[in-house]
Parts: sequence; C-alpha cells; structure tokens
Amino acid sequence: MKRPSIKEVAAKAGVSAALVSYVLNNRHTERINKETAKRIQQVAEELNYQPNKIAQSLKSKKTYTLALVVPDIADPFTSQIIKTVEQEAREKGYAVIIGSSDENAENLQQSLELLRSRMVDGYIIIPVTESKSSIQKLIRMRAPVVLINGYFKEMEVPVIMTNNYGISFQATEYLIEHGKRNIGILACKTGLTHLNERVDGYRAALKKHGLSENIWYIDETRMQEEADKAISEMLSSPDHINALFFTTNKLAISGLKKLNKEEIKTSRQLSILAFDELSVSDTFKTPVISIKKPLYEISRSAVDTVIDMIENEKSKPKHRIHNSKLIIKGFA
Amino acid sequence: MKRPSIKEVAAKAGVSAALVSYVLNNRHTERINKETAKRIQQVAEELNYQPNKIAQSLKSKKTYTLALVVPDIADPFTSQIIKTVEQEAREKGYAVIIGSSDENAENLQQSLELLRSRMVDGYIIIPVTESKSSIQKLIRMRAPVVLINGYFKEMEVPVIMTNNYGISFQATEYLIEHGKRNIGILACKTGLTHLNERVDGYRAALKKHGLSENIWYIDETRMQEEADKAISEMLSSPDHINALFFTTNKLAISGLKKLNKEEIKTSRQLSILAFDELSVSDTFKTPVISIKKPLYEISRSAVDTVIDMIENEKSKPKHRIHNSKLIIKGFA
DNA sequence: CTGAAAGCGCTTACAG
DNA sequence: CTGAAAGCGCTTACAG
Repeated sequence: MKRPSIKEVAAKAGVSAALVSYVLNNRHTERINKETAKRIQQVAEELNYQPNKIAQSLKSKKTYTLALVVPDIADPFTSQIIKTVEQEAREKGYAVIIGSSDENAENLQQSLELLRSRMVDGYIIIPVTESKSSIQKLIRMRAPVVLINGYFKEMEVPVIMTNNYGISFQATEYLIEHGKRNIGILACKTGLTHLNERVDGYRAALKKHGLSENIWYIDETRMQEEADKAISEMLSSPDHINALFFTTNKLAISGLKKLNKEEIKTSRQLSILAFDELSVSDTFKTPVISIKKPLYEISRSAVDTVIDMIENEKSKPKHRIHNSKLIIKGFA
Repeated sequence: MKRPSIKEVAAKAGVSAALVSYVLNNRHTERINKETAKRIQQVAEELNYQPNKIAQSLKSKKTYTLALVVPDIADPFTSQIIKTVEQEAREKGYAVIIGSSDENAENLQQSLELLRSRMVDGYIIIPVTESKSSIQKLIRMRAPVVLINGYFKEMEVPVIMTNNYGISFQATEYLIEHGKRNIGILACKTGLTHLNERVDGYRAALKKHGLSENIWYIDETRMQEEADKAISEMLSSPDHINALFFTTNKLAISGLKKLNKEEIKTSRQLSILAFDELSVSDTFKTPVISIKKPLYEISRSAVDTVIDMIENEKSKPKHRIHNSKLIIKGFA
C-alpha cells in the first residue's frame, strides 16, 4: 500500500539502489548487464515504482515547477493564459503552481515568497500596479522571471506582450475611415503602462485626422457605477458620439450592460470597439469590433522564454511582441 | 546570492543546525537560551533565510500541495472553481498544482500519475467520462480524493456537488407556473450522471403537470453545429416552443448565438432558462433566467474536505450538496 | 541548554 | 559490471 522506495525495488531485485537508479534513468546502460537491467525493470513495474520527485529535486536542485502569478484567476483572459501555460509547460516537463495576487501588490509579494520557498525554477508574472519592487527583488536573486502584458520602465526582465499602441491606433483609424468622427473611449485609471498605451494609440489616431478626444477614465474599484455614469454623460452630450472604444474586457462588459439596459438603439448609430474578444460580442444585439490579443502565442512565448532562462545559464532573452488582430463582424 | 541553507545560518550564529531549526519552528522554546534564540532570529533575518520546503517535505512526507484536476482550465466555471480553491487552500497553508484532463480520460490518468510522483497530499478532481478506473486506482492507493460535480455509482469517495435534479425540477416548474407549456431542453449526450439529472428534473416537472417533453441531445464535439440545427428545428416545429432550457453554460452560449443570428424576437415569446449564470445574460436582448451554482461553496467544501482527509487519518467524509439558486431578472 | 547523528529518497563520483 | 558512501537541506530523538 505504501509507495515503494528505490531501496525496496533494489532489495527485491537483489541489487543496489545505485543500479536501480542507473537503469531507470537510462544511464551507463552500456556497461550494465542486460539481464540485471531487465530484472530491475520488471520489479519496478511490478511494484508500480515511481521515483519520488521531491527526493530528486532535493538532489538536483531542480523542481521542474513554474510559478504563474496572476491578478485574477477567474478573469476569462487570464484563465486562457493559465490554460496555455499549463499545456506548454507540461509538454516541456514542467508543472505549474498558481499564485494569485488579487490585483494587489502586497499579495503578490507574499505569493512570491511562498513560491520561492517551494523552490520553483522560474516565474511567469502578470504584474499589478505597485508591484515593481517585489519583482525587482526576485530578479536580484537571479531567479528566472518573465513578465506578461505589463512592464515597468528600467527593469531588466523579458516582457511578452502585444502591440497595444499600434493596434489601438489601427482600430481607431478603422473607425475614422468608416465615417466615425466622434469616438469616445473608456479607459482605466491606472499606472500600468500597457493600458495607457491603448489610450495613446487612440489619441494619436485622432490627432492624425484632426479629430478631438472624448476620454472617460474609470476607477476600477467602482467600475460598473462609473461606467454607467460615463455612458449616460456620453449619450446626452452634445458631441454626438457615434463610436465607443472600451480599452479592457471588463470595461466593455460593464458598458454593454448599461447600453443594453438603456435599450439604446446602438445599431447604425453607435459602433462598439473593444479590447479582447468578448463572449458577449456574438450575443449582443449589435456587432462588436474586437481587438483579439494573441493570448496563445503570448503564453507559449512566456513559457519558452522562462524555461530557456532556467536551462541556459547564459541566455539573454529579450522582449517579445505578438501582434493583436482586429476582428470585424458585420460592422455597423 | 545563493540561497542560504540552515547550516550557513548555524555557522554564522555560531550554533548547530538543530538549534536553528528549533528556534525557527518555535519548538522547545522553553529550554532554549533567550539570547541564543534572538541571535539566531537575527542572523536568519539578515541572510533572508527561508527554509527549503523541498527538504522539509522529504523529511515530513508532506508537501502541503493539492492537485486540482479539471477538464478545461479556461471554462469560466472551472476558472471560478480554480480561483476559490487556490484561495481557500492558501489560507490553509497549501499550494495548488493544476492538472488538465482536456475532457479526456487518458490525459486525466497521465495527469494523476505525474501529480502522484510529485507527492501531492490530496486530489480534487472534476471527473470526465470514462475516468472512473483512474480515479478508482488512486483511491485504492489510499490517496485523499474529493470529486467535484460529477460522480460514479459505487465509488467510495466524497463528492461535492449541487442539487442538479432538484433545481432543474424547480426551474422547469417555475416556467410552467408562468404560463409556459411548451418547454424545450437542450442537453449533452453524456454519461455524466449529474448532467443527466438535470434532464431528469425537467422531465419530472413536465410529467407532474401533464406536459410533453421536447428534448434535443447535442454531441459535445459538434456543439455549435448541432445547437444550430436543434434550434432551427425547434423554431419551425409545430409544437410552438415558448421556453428553452439549456442544461449547460456552453450549450447556452451556442444557442444564444444562433438565436441572436436569427434575429428572432424572443421577447414575450421564448423564455430562456440556462444552467450557470452567463456573462452574456445581461447583455443579451432578452432576459435570461439562470440557475446559479454555488461554486464558491462547492470549492471551499472540496478543499476543506480533502484537507480533513489528509490531516485526519480516521476522517470519514461524506458527500455534500450545496443548493443552486434560481436567478430571475425581468422574466419574459 | 546544546550538539552530533541518523534518516527522508534519491543521484553520482569513486573504488573495485 | 556492481556496490558502498557521501550528500542534497532539513528535522528530531537522543545523549550529555
């Protein structure tokens, strides 16, 4: 009933533990007696022997475990990332331990300490505001770290992300070229560079075409409330907003709820553009243009990069940008 | 730069490793010299010493790690479960390793073997079809196992789930009592008992009120296609279906997409009832009645149960049922 | 009050 | 071709 150890296999096969280890790890096979090897294999099979990875880790100082630290596990985009990271890691022989920061720098710090004492080999982190110093600390301890999405200026760490500025520019310009000249944007009040770049892209596009900005900044902690207010303001404003750009998935959900509740006829009037493909976009009464982030590519890149850092002492990984796509379905 | 070991702390504090261990674990504090203890604390702090949990685990045979094995990490309900499990586990001092079965019994089996060699202390599993034997095997090895949602007949394992039959009965009856007499249901072709119980609840309610059944069974692997077909059939059938019950979240999304595409005026005609609260339900053009599973309670129960099994040799845990709620918003 | 020693389950350089 | 021994970083019963 108890897990057999290597000693028990050795005893039953009438050999030393060393030999069992060699055979099961295919080492020195050239100078091990074939018969003996076979017998060991059989006994191992019989006892359903599986080496204890904890003991192996203690010896090898490798746990083949990656830490993935995210702000919110249940966020649909995060969960997509978790899924791909787990899959890619598994293919490369690594397991994944999830850490959650709950959008909070202090939790992130705690989570990292826990993970460190569990001897994970590397870290993939979706950073939150104010988390720079915790991450910096990890890097100073020479831990392999890769960031997804967000980043901080002046930090020596590879970042895997999408072209936030470029795609926002492109998407905004698309609206303009299709006759929308009064484009509003809902954005988060945040210090996260990558989110602000989305607003920057929008602004640049408007500027290029000589149009004026309509920006509503939303406080994340009171998202629905402020989104409601912003949309009411917008609809009653004299500016005749005829397109609306949501810079995040969550903003879009809140915004669409409000628009739906208001029974506003958005069709032919208000075009909707949203970062992140929404599950709702296919069931909302009017088509939604979405910016689809290459989550799959980002996640895979992150895993590959961090594993490269783990396994190659001298690897010098750099940032990687994966482009988003504009998804247009029945533009209105 | 390198992680300090207990020996280095001991050396620097001029004591034995044993003493460092005692002090840092608050053992035998009564008979340790206060001065010495203090000095050890300081040195540990200075060196930023964190005990190596791998070494601790090897000694104690406990990893304080739970395995959570799910069919699809990115499924919104699964990700909600992952989130709560991680949170509850963390509060109790356990970390969580994610395993993914991709809805496939063979993958589940592999995943379990991996997890086993990583010496996880317990397993929380959302089972998939055909996975009975793999799970059975684990249980025979006396591993602490808890199942979420699904279960198998004649298996000695605690299951945490919701009242699938009861809530389906109740929801169906609600529709009937509100004048809907031609209620269709979309269900999955599956061997999973808990999903079939949803159909059973529906059937029992109809029977009680002398109404006839309209069941469409959908093959999961061709979900959208078959959902489209089912809905077309239903809408053109002479039965005048005026309410539609989706037994899973994924079915509902597929179904609503089709309904949306068809530009069908569902309002006042077709009431929608769906298992699982949908993110789309607030942005769909007509209200959706939802059955909200108590995911939070289920997840917490699962963690508490498995930890109880781990820590109390003689605990005899039983099934736990947490009731779902009917969420009605502007019933049409 | 404190230290030396054994042991958790492996791997690996070394000796024979 | 094979085994005894050391060691990974801890904990803990034992001796003093």
